[in-house]
Amino acid sequence: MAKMATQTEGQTRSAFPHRHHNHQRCVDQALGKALSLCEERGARLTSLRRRVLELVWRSHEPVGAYDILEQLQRDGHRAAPPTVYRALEFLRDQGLVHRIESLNAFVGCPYPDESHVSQFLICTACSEVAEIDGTKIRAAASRNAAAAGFAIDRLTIELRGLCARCNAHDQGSSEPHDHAR
Amino acid sequence: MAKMATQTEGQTRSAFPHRHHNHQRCVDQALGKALSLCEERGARLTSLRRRVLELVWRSHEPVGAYDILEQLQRDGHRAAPPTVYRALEFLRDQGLVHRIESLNAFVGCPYPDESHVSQFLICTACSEVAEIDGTKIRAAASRNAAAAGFAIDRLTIELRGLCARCNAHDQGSSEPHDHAR
DNA sequence: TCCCCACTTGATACATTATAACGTTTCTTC
DNA sequence: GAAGAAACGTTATAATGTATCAAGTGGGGA
Ligand SMILES: [Zn+2]
Ligand SMILES: [Zn+2]
Ligand SMILES: [Zn+2]
Ligand SMILES: [Zn+2]
Repeated sequence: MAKMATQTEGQTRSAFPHRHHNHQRCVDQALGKALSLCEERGARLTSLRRRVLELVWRSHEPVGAYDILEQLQRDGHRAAPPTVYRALEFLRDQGLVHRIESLNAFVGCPYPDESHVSQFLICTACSEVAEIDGTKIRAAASRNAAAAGFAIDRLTIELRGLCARCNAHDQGSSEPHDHAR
Repeated sequence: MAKMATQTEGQTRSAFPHRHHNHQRCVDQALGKALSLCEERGARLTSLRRRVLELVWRSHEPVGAYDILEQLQRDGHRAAPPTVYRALEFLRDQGLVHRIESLNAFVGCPYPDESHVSQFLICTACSEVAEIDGTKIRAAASRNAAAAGFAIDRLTIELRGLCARCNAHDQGSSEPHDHAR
């Protein structure tokens, strides 16, 4: 199992991206990886699917299917719920997008080209989600599950709490901080 | 943090209950604990809430809010969605019921009187769910999260796969097994 | 070239899950 | 018993997700 990258070229990657990071770079990188992965696999990254992937990557906050739908419609696209859900299904199958179960929402995967175990950190203050490596958790889960004779297919690991930034603000003052939307 | 019990009086407790276990005992025990806990806390376990708890405990499969609603209505109760959701909110606040995020469904907690970290094993063949102790997972999760400066509030740990029983059946033959509904 | 076939998308309708808002009843406390 | 809080009933609506069938698209192969 490949180890998840902790850097992207020139830009240090902590779990949560910097507040003023160059997000266009995140988007470009995600689309670039998607393109080459789909090519490699013979999967058809159509313009619609590509557009949905872009919309999922508009930020590091999970996005609802109906938000995506609304954006598509603003683009002038004749879209209905199945349009979005089908595109999301494709993207999930390709490992380009994850679903956050506890939010009924979707987020882009920064590591689609690496086999990995997802662990999501969900900040309840700023709504951003970071995906980190959950290999150790999988090991612990496997031990527990094996003791019960349970054969694991898939894991859902989602943590709610405060990201470092929001946590610092909360302790420093009771003022609301502005990076929340 | 208390260690989760692995036995109930006279009845060995593996993660998944035995196929022909005395489920009435599960129900009685759950209701008994609920009663004493609520008493102790000054929380009002009204007849409606108690009835909803019973319905959640009808089996070891997670139950949807609208299934509960339907049952209440069959009982002759004038109920609407908020009736059920409010009761479930109370029961969750008291730790008597958990929500399985990946299923949008609810399951009774066997350990409401013990502080614990829930890890759910969800069998995709028979739909039963077992709750086991996730303390070790919490430790792994905490280490990961701490490295990111993330302050954990709550964990969601849900595993999909096959319980020991269903796994054995799958390997022994390709016949469908009858404990699935 | 043209047809066939698989895949993708459009379009309509519907199913499932959850909450907002407001009035009424019930319980507790004084 | 009156006042206030909590629980519940009731109606309406929001939010999320699917089933179904028709129409478009794009490559191989006759
Ligand atoms: Zn970014
Ligand atoms: Zn934050
Ligand atoms: Zn039982
Ligand atoms: Zn099973």
